[in-house]
Amino acid sequence: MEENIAKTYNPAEFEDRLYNEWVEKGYFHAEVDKTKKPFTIVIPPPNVTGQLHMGHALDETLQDILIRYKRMQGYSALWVPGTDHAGIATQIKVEEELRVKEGLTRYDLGREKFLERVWDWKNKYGSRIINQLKKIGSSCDWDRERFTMDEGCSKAVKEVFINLYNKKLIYQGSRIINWCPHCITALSDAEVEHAEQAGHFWHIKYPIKDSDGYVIIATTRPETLFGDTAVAVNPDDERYKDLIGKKLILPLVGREIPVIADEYVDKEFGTGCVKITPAHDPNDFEVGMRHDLEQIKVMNDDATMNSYAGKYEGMDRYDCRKAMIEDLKEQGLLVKVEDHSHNVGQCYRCGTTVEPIISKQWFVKMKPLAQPAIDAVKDKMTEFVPEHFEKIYFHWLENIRDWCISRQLWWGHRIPAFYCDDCNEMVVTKEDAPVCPKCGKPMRQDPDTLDTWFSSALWPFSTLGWPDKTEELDYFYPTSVLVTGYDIIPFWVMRMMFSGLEHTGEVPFKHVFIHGLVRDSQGRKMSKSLGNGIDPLEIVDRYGADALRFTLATGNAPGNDMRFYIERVEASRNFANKIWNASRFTLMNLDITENKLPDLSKLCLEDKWILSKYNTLVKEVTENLDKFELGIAVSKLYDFIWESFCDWYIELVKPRLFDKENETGKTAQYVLTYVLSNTMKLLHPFMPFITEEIWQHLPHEGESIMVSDWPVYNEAFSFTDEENTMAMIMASITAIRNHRANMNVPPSKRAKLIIVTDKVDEFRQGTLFFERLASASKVVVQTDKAGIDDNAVNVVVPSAEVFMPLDELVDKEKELTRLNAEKKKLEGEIKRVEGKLNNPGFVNKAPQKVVDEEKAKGDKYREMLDKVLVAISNIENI
RNA sequence: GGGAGUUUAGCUCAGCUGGGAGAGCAUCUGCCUUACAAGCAGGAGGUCACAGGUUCGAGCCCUGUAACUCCCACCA
Repeated sequence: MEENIAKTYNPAEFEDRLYNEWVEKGYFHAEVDKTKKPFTIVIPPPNVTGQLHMGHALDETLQDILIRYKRMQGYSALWVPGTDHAGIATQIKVEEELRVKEGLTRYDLGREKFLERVWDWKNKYGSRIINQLKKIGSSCDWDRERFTMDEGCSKAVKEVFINLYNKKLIYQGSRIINWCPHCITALSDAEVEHAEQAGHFWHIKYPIKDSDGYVIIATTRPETLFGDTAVAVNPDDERYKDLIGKKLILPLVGREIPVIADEYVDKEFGTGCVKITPAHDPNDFEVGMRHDLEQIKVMNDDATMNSYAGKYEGMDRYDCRKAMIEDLKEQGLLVKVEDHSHNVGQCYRCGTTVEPIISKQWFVKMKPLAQPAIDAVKDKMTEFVPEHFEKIYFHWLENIRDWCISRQLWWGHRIPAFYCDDCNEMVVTKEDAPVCPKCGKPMRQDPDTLDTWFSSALWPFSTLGWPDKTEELDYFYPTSVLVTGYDIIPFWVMRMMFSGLEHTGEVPFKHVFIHGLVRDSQGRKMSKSLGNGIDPLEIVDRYGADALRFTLATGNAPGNDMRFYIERVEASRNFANKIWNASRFTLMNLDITENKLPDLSKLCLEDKWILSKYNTLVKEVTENLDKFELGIAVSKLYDFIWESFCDWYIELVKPRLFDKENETGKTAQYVLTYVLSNTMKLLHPFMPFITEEIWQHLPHEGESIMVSDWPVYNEAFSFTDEENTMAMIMASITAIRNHRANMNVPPSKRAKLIIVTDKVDEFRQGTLFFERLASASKVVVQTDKAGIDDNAVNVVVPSAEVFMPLDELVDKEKELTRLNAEKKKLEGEIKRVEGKLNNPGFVNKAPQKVVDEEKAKGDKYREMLDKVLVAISNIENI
């Protein structure tokens, strides 16, 4: 065994090395193993061309913690990694590069050539994010890495599309969809972000035919006027009753449009007259259907005006707006312009204002699919952690509209629908080149691709082999837990749920573990445009992956956002350094070669104490992890390691370790080794690298901590008496230190201690501790005050009174002040306790245990108060 | 217009089924004590947003109020 490990913690020296060893040994690989229980996580696939950001780092860290924990517990723990082709995002990037470097558009290249470029891009950058995942220690099964557009996933996509089409759950229709004029594609409702924008309300006169009269229309999008095919009023609106059925002349166009009556119009809002543009507004579309109105689309795909806009043809929608408003003003048809802020939909990828527009697209009929997904969560087949995120989930599903799944993009899964240009026949088929069933001619495939989320929705089962009935699918599915941010529930979680239920008949995962967003130190979202992002890889370089992971796992409750700043990472790194040095100390003092505890009867007081504490830790950390309380688990580990193990246990056993003559030194070595190596196991899911490095240096069996057994609670380590004794001794040491610090007594000035107590045996076991940790020159434990100098300073602690003859050093006034403060504090406590005990309600209704505890406290405080009072009178009498 | 979350020490946040308010950072005092100054020892600092209620007992449960954040929503 090596003893000479580096003096300071330097993660760069071992993190990559250990990771490579783990990969080479195949520890990350999970197999179907019927002798074990499965535990499965599928990674939320990052965008193939993306770069690891802090949000990923948090997400992967949480998953890795769970998977490593379960692996150590003996599960066949599979973490399926992979990437998402990210249709829009990737296509935009490649188009951008093409434009900047070559001045070309995708149309210049043509579909085939362009797709080659995207694949090149994918091959070039696809491995980047995977390598970044490795840097933070992710123990994914790389043998099973997947891509949403690989052969298997593509097969699943096709299968699902055809299944749903045959069940009439996928249909093609002309509906109002969200159109992004920059990305030139349709978007689903979830892909539109709404933002408040300052806009205007333009009031425009629409003249009444064969009359001098007119009605006033208020609109926020005047350029859609060219597509108006009616003006609607509420049927109960007295003001306009006579107009219903009359014709209006559409300004600038001169076309006649009818006045119709429809309940949809709110009499109170605006002027009570609404222009109806069925091709450009979802409500107007509905109104148009009811009244059989013509649908006139006035824009091209890039949001320039088309020929219906007359002389404005070819202008951008906003230029047209400006120009036509000027013209209306000139013609005296513009009544007024009001400021009006309203919610405008924006493309979630490029931020361009989306245009609601009528378009022929493919849709998934959602109502029949949504219901089982709602029921499954209501029936607790799948549980959200924390639970309240169910509400978001339910809200989405209960108000869901049909899902527009076709995209006018080239990068993605091609829709398996084919058309015959001769006889207009359409077939949906698995075949790559079908012929027309009617006329036998070759068919033309639908040019559109599917929404990226259509393939992501299948991820939990497509990655395990579905639609084939693979062993993996049978064994690892349904997956155990999905870990993701709350922002992605509507995009992904919901869609995986209904897809899983529809296609596999089972929920895709049993738990959905939701985390929050990582924000900057001021609470702002980290974003490229703000430039406030912190690169996780830079953190890894400077502080190590363990420090990063620890920071992300600590002090954060499930579902809550967290702020990330460098001081927190430094604190984590300091913790790693602390572990490092405690281990270094242990190794320096080790001459044993086995990691096994001696007979329990050989253990000293402090050995039993630390084992008992450790035992409780095992129980609690395990319970916390089972409940997804990762932050609580890791903070308990922190406290145990830093306080119990380093600040107390190591200090307590130093005399034994340094005294080579003493047999108990050996025992201390065994206990140190045992507790440290097992604590490293408990910490391993959180900080895999440092724990492995240390475990390897300590006497151990087996090849790696990551395939070692998770510690279990051991009834034999439950030493309650020793814990109590140690608590008394430790409280006394703390009180003495406190007292000495108060009196400005330097540590070098040692003093005799006389401990007066009923628990003589207990306190005598602490003699060495008092000498070493409380600057005692000599320790006497006795039951009475015989031989104690009146001038001795005393410290009252529970179950004992400690006397220190320090008179020449002590300021009597200060001592009196301190004692009086102590007296006041104790009196307060006694008052509080007695208040409770004198309350019949409390005594009668509170559990007996609580009442007894209060009584015991009262006795303890009264006893201490008596001693303090005596001490005060002693000083006053001098 | 609905819905959710947050409000605890100077800062950032924990606080599990209601039973004497915690951590890290910052700060103050004293220490280079042979694992660690990325450290050790000790200290100060809180009306748990506010107002009611339930309870023997509330940071925690209920009602309401306020502020901040987020999500959803077709008022043209």
